[in-house]
Amino acid sequence: MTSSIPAVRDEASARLRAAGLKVTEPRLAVLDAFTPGEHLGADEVFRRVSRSLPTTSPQAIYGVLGALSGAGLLRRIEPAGSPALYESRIGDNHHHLVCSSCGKVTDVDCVVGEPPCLAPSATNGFVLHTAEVTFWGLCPECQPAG
Amino acid sequence: MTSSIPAVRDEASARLRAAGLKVTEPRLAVLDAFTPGEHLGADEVFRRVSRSLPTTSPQAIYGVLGALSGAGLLRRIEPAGSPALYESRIGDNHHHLVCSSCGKVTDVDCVVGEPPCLAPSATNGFVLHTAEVTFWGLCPECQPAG
DNA sequence: CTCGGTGTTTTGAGTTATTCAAAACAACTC
DNA sequence: GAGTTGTTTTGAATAACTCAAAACACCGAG
Repeated sequence: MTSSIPAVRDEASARLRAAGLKVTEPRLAVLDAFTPGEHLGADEVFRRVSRSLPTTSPQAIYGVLGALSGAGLLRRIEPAGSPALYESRIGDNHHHLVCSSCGKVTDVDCVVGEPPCLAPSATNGFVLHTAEVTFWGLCPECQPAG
Repeated sequence: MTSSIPAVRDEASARLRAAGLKVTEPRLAVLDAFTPGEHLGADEVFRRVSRSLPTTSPQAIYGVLGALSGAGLLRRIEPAGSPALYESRIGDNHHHLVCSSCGKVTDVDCVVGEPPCLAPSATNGFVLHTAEVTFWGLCPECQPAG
């Protein structure tokens, strides 16, 4: 019952409506499944949503996640070798740190200095809209193991 | 027969040996399939290798690509929404520009200024080894269409 | 408050990219 | 030239999605 108090549901409903999406139980439940800083795969979202909405199907989760990330209410990332992950931190174009051993993902704010990573040395005629930065390394837990 | 002249095969053999890998026809054929600047998926590599080595199986291609990228003779990238791609440009940690419409990939040298993207604002206890930058945009061909 | 249209979700099946395992085979070593 | 070990073949299985049709529910109009 962490965040199922009416206020957050109302707020979530308003955000869905503002995005032009209908307000439905599965969508509210998916939004509710995310805690700040978490990066969840479709399977984990399904698991969590199932607790409050046992009749939900995995396909519904895929649909909801697609709709929410399409509407900008969720951000989708896809680190190499991992299934797609979703997070609730949106709006800023923050970066990610991924553990190459266990796959753990954490957020990092934009790199030092300006947002330099938005300017490649040559655009080859492309019109850019996003720069995505992923840092790879070993998380504290995986460091002893190498 | 573009690059099947003995010299390049000898060079490729030497690189395989230096990496501690046995020299085999499928491996030479895979290395030979890459032209500088190309980013090929396993299916395309299989198609090309099949021309000179018709008995090769797709699974062999997966095995070879895994061995070669593991040994650092090929670099593997995995843009979101795309199957894994491989390229022969290695050693420098260059970046990529991906067309969000057609998926076309081109190389870009490191961003303006220093290699700033190697320093996130906080490492959260991670020990970093790579920074991966992907720029998303529309390639010249896809720009009219939006 | 009820009805209807349209957007969602369910149900069920199919696809793509990839991995696993065992047996046949081929490089390199001695 | 024979053996050992790493590769490739053959065959099957898996994970993560996507597609399509039918059942359903949200919400604006009346």
